[in-house]
Amino acid sequence: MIPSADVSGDRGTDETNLDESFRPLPSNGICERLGDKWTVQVLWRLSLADERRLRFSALQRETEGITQRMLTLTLRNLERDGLVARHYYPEVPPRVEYELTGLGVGILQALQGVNRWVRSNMPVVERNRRVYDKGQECR
Amino acid sequence: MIPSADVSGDRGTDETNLDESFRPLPSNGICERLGDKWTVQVLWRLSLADERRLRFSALQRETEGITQRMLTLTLRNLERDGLVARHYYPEVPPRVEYELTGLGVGILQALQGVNRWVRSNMPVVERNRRVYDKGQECR
DNA sequence: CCGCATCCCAGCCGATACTG
DNA sequence: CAGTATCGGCTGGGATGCGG
Repeated sequence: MIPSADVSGDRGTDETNLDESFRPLPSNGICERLGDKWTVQVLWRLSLADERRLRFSALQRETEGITQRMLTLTLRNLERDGLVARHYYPEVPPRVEYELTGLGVGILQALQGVNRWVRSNMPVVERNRRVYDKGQECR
Repeated sequence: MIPSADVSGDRGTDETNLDESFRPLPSNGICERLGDKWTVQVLWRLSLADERRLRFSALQRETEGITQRMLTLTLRNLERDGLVARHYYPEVPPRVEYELTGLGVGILQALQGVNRWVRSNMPVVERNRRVYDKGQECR
C-alpha cells in the first residue's frame, strides 16, 4: 500500500510554498500513529509538563478521558517508535516515568504548523460544515 | 459558492521552539479528518495535478489502492469542510471535477512541517521499531 | 462516468476485572 | 501504582451490485 521503506532522507533543502514543492506524500508511516486517537494528546501533555518526566498516573490524570488500557497502548507505541522514553523504577509500589525524546520533541515541532492552521481556520471549517449540512437537510 | 481563499493568516508571531509555545492542542476537529485513511493522500494528489482540477476517475487512478466508495466518502467530507470544491457538469455521461480551495492549499502547507519531519526521521523511527521488536521477541 | 446502497469483516477502543 | 487479560460494541472501510 505504500513503498514507504526507502525514504533515504536526501535533505529537506527546498520549499515553503506550493507548486513543485510537494514531492513525497506526508501520509502513512508515522501518520498512522498520529491518526491514533490518543497519540497527539499524550505527546502534547508530556511537552507541557513542568518537570520533563511524568508518572503514568499523572499522565492519565491530565489526559482527559483516556483509559488505563489506552494510555498503556499509546505509550508502548510511542516508546517503540522512539518518541518517548520509559523509565522504570522497581520500587514498591512501582514507579514509572515517561519523557519525550529528542525525536518526540521534533515531531511536536513539526506539528506546530498544523496546530496554527487549526487555531486560525477551524472556525471557518466548522461554519462550512454547518452550511453544507443545512444545504443537505432540505432535499 | 466557495469560501475559498480567506486564510486570514493572523501573523505567526510565536513559536519555533518548545516550552511555552504550545497552548492549544492540535488534536481533534480537523485532526479526525486528517486521521482518515485517505484524506491526506487525496489532498496531496489534488495538489500535484497539472491542471488544477481532476476528474473523479483520474483521482481514483492516481490514488493507489483507493476504492470508489472511499474516494466518494473522502471527497464528500473534504467538500463539506470546504477544503475541496466540487464541479458538476450534467452532461452525458456526467463529468465531475474536484479542486483544492484556498483552505485546502493552506492545510497542505501546514502539513509541510510534518512532511519534512517524516522524510528526515522516518528511517530512524523504523530502525527504532525493529530494535524494539527484537528486544521483545526473546522473552 | 459517477456515486449510492448493501453486506460484512477487522480492528480500535471502552469497560471491567485481575496481578506483581 | 502500573500494568495485563478478556469481552464486546462500534465503526472504518473493503467488495460487490445497482442506478441516473
